[in-house]
Amino acid sequence: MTKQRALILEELRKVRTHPTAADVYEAVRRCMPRISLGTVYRNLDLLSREGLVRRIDLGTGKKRYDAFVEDHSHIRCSSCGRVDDVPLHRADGLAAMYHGVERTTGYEVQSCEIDFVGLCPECRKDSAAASRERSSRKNDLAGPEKTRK
Amino acid sequence: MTKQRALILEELRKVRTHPTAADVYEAVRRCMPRISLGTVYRNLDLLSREGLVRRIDLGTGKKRYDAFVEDHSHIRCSSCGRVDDVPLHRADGLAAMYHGVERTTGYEVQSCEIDFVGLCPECRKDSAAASRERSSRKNDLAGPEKTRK
DNA sequence: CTTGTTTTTTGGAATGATTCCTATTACCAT
DNA sequence: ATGGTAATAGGAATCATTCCAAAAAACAAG
Repeated sequence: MTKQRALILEELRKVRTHPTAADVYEAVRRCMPRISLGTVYRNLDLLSREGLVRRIDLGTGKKRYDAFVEDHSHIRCSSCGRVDDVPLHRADGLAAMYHGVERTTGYEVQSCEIDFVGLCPECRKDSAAASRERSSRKNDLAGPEKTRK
Repeated sequence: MTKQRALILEELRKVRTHPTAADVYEAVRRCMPRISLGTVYRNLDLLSREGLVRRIDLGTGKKRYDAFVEDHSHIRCSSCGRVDDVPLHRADGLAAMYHGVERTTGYEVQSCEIDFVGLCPECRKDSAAASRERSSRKNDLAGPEKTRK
């Protein structure tokens, strides 16, 4: 946990506005003017892989970051772009979720997207085979699709 | 509905692989070698604004397109990047959804993200005011946050 | 406190999906 | 045909994000 990383996390914990990497860079620069944007990106990435920070991608071209990692969802205003939290009631059906969101946030909900991530049947086989091999020989497989954004 | 647009839609309707814009470009090029990538982008955008095509952004750096617009969700393999459809049961709670997805797709579900889009309280006021004005004078307001990806 | 070793940061360049721009082409009604 | 409108082609520009090489910091051991 370097000074830079600690400061990034601290600044992120101060706000609930879901800042972009550039926003975080601006904020952190006020205390540490020589920090580089690359460092901000690298540490946000690192922190999110450690689970200390949540990375949010709502398809608006910039990723946003959130230091509040409890179970909640987000709603984005289609007009001004603002992003707010919405509590998640895991037992509710979608219709109930809609109403819950409108009641707690005051938004008028226009749409909702549910995306899953997991291991496809083939990759399950591969990873099972790989772990079987690992326990005897020494081996490894190619990583996931390279991503960028 | 130009020839190019029709062909793009036709090719998209042939597959259920959720191709990227570049994939669509490749496919369409086989029938129409002089089509430009810009045209593909513009028409995919147009078709998705008309609701004939669904634009899917799963945060992997490239948008994907889907000509099947019935109500369904998507699951992405975290290892190979493949994207599959999952039927959506709107009445189910999240736990039931997880099980339903695993049963129908054979994936091992790792996570699920629910994102809402709507109008925030301020913009609701603004748009109400704007439509009130529109009905008397002649006027208009700034559009949504400019997005890119 | 030096020396060497490893990790992190900087600063800037590179990447790549997407958008923008302009001249050209296709379409259509007269 | 002709003029006007809308769409396309081709390529340049944009911009969030990633990558890289060199410098700096952190750390360990003598």
